[in-house]
Amino acid sequence: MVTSRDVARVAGVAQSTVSYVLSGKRPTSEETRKKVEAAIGQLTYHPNAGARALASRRTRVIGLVIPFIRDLHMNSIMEFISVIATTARSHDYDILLVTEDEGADGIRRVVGQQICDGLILMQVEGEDARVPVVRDLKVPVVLIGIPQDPAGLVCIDADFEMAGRLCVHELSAAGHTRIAVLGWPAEVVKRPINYVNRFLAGVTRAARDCRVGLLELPGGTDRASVARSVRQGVDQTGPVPAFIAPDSGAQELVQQALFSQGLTPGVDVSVIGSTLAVVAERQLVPLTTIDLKPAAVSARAVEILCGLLEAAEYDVNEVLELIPPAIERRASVVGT
Amino acid sequence: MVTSRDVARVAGVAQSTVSYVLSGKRPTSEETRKKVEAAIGQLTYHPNAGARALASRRTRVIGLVIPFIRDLHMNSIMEFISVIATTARSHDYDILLVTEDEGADGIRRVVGQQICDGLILMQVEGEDARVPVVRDLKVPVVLIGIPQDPAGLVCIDADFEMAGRLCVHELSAAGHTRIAVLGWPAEVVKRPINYVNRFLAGVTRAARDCRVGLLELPGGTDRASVARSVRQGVDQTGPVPAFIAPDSGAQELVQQALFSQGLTPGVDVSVIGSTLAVVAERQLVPLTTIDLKPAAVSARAVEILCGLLEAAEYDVNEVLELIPPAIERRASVVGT
DNA sequence: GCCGATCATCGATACGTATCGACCACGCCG
DNA sequence: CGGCGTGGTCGATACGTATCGATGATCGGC
Repeated sequence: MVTSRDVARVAGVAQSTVSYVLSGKRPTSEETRKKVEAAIGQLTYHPNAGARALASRRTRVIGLVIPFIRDLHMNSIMEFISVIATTARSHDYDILLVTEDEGADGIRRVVGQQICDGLILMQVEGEDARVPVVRDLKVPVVLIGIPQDPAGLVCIDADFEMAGRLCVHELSAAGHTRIAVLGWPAEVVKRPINYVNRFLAGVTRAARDCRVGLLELPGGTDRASVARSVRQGVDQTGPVPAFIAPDSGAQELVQQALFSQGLTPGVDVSVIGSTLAVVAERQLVPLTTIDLKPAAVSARAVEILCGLLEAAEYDVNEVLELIPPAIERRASVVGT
Repeated sequence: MVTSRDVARVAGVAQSTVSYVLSGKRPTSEETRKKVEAAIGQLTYHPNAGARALASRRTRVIGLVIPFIRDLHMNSIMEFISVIATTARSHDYDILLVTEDEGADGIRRVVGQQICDGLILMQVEGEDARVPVVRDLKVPVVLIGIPQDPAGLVCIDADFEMAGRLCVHELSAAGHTRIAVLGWPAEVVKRPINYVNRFLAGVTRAARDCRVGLLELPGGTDRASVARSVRQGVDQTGPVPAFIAPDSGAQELVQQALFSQGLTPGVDVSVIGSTLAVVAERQLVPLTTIDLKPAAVSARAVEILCGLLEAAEYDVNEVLELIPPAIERRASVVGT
């Protein structure tokens, strides 16, 4: 194994000089720097992470607490993870996975053992068991998602309220005056997942502003219940029905239900959904969606955490940052 | 910060004794052990990972090299990652993510810096740029997937050859004598992804054994090309057509194409696919599938790697282990 | 031509754990 | 009863890096 002492010997300097060349925490002559860099290249030296962590009390590792696998949202989860890992690397941090099935102990463990310098929590819900644990942790933590009580926490999420407004404005602009909102399945609504309420609040507010009528319908994951809600929506929203169906798991089912009623999105019915672009484009009719910008949210979470980590003292200022979504117009909305 | 020295002081023993109680590498009296454990609990001591790694030259971390996001296989990727992380934890290892966009350097970096003790490579393809890099690494590496030349490597994968045979046997047993095989999209076939060839080899061999005719058709990711191949298959495989459609990305498209031809899987056409159970059950007709057991494959990869890590000397015996898949009968196969 | 200041470098030490050799107190066997 | 092995513990040291204080060299100002 090659150590900084070996590098120092080859370069003809002291070990501490090698360290200063690498960190730049003290001025170094051009000449010395070149000799050291040459030696590093020649020996293919890699600083030992354990020793570095021990001496500097920094690991340059971020713990990422990933949620259980519960449904088929998993493709978007993978996008989150991937972007987080890449962004972290661009700040010279690595990502350590912390699975939620270890529960609170897992979080306490990685922080206690000082395996990582900070944490990112994915998919934080309204009442999240992890929140009380991280609240009085002595390392910086960034939450993706907004818990019921975000006091003193650093949170980031998509702006679901704005997403709701965008949907209504788009349909209103297309001439619709009565809109059916196909909610989330009951098991999602029951756990207080904040974003559901925020989305609906945005929808409601925009509906009032635009003088548009709303019809809230229950969502579901199975064909039958989606079909039932769709039928109800078609009956009650006028000659050219309009749907907002934000649950990314139900996109196919909604379109199938409409087709079996003899309706074609973009022709005699309007639909706005929310899912990844690749999924939206694969639908029978390419779906107009709200892009919640998961990549931007995850990248920003990493940026914020890295900022806190570099700051000499992480004064835990409360942060609540919302990333504005954008509408992606495809072919599923029709003007009336 | 609480150190083992603090624990020792509280327990009234030497620091080394604390270490031995924790590792069990030397015998300890019942009494001492209790005192130490009490002190650990009282102080909530967590051994410092960096110091541990430095002294023991082991990090108890496994590097997981995850592939690019290229298609919508991502839900299965997430399943892999999740199972790998959980299984690793059950062996007291943590998982560090290594994204492939760092390329070969990323692998060399984590090994060089001794951030991890070993590696798992996901989604290894026939000609994989990572394989030459890991081949002469001095740490144990387990590949998920089989490269073109697996000599000297430790590989594990689903038994795609057997999967192919299972498909043919099932359809043959149902009375089909001519079977259409809907392949993978051209871009998948072009990169030599071994499992494609292995699957087709299994299909071919079983077809010969069962005296069944085969019709190989091009796959695709878009509606049009899938529809074209399906139409061709329907025309050329007899009164009750039979399809094998292993590409998990095309399951919906195949069913939709059949429906639009007026055919219902399980009634007047047979289809066998391969995808996650949750996806199979969501189809219009619940799909009979080959379960490639991704969870078993990933768990086994971790087990093997942990075995190599615990072994005093990792003599790099070549390993090639295939996990047998299973058929999951649902409703998409009809007897003739 | 001498003195303080600045720059570049060196030597020494600390970080917290694992592990080796040494040590003591037993008990067992001859 | 003496010596030998063994179970249980301690003290000391090594692991590789970061960082502090000290040292020597160089330079400008008077």
